Amino acid sequence: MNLPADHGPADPAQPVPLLLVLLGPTASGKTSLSLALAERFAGEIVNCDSGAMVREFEIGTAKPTAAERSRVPHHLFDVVDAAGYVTAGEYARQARRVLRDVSARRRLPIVVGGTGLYLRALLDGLFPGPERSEELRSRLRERAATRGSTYLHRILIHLDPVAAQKIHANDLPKLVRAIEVCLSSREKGSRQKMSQLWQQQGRDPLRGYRIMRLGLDPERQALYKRINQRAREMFDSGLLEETQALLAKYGAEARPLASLGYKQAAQFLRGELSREEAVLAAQQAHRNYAKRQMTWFRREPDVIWLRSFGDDKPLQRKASAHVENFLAADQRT
RNA sequence: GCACAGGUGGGUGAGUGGUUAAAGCCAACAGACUGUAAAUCUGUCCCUCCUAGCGAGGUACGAAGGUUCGAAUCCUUCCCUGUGCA
Repeated sequence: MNLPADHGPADPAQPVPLLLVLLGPTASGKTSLSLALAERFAGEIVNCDSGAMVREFEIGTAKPTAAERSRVPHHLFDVVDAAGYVTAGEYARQARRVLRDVSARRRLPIVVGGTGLYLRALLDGLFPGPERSEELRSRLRERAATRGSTYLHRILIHLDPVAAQKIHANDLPKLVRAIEVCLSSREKGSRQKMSQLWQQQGRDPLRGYRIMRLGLDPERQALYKRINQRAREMFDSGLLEETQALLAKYGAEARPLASLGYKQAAQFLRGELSREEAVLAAQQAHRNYAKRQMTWFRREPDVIWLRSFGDDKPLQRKASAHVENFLAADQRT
């Protein structure tokens, strides 16, 4: 906090603003490390976690607490309600806006999160594809429900054989999106295919920032253990009550209620699982999720990996040292 | 102690004489991912070897024997587990 936050705004005369990205699987301690770094380097935290964007979902999303949020500015938490949703494109737009603001204030933006797709949308950008079309989607889903997803795959083979080869016949959401892209561009007469969009390099990357990525990668077994503890604590500290209230307010169909922890809590409330079974299932779901996150992040370029938890003090010192180098390198420019 | 029901790969659970190294599901591990992503999907999954294949060999369905050209599957004994009766 005493450092002169000399990583200025997007002014041609000024050095390029810096962006710190902190990624890692669930329960790896991102919140803790992000707070430490934000306090030390005059930073502001920009959420990159789909679940944490939803209002009223507190316990199960492991958002930073009110106390933690009062220590340093936090952005993009609690921006939609359970009835709404945030697409990757929408996230990227909002996050970029926040980034500019933070940089303009000469503070260090720290993007923190575990949603790989959102991060990619923010940093690399999405191709200029059409937005989702609700009625087309529900029509396609209906077809898939009666005739199987293979039916959609056959449609895609006609529309875009290259894409059809890359998307598995069982992967309903991706088939739907690909068909959506092909059809809606056809309506506009452009006849753009999904596979052509894939080929476009660079898409719409975030420009004007020097980016440093820090990744948390604690030892797998230790991570799983921590996930188990945390999932159980969620149940012990009110997840069931929270879920019940959300269920009453938004109904069972609200998408976030199908997410990690909430899904299992709802199953218990409906009597489908015992409480203990629900806890175990939630733990399992979190572990599986963490693994998928790591699969995604391993592909992320130029990550400085730190092999421990974010609340680990030695790790925090190491992370700080990296950030210091990063800032210093910038001043030399 | 008697009577039933069982003992299958990390788990669950099919299979009841032969194309069975043994379905399916789960876990584990690896991978993909371009607009609801905390979603969705894919691959591997007994061991060893290689020319890496719908390849070769070796182990394997509680244990030991037996029947059979051939057994996870049939018979015998034994050891465990659950339930019922004592």
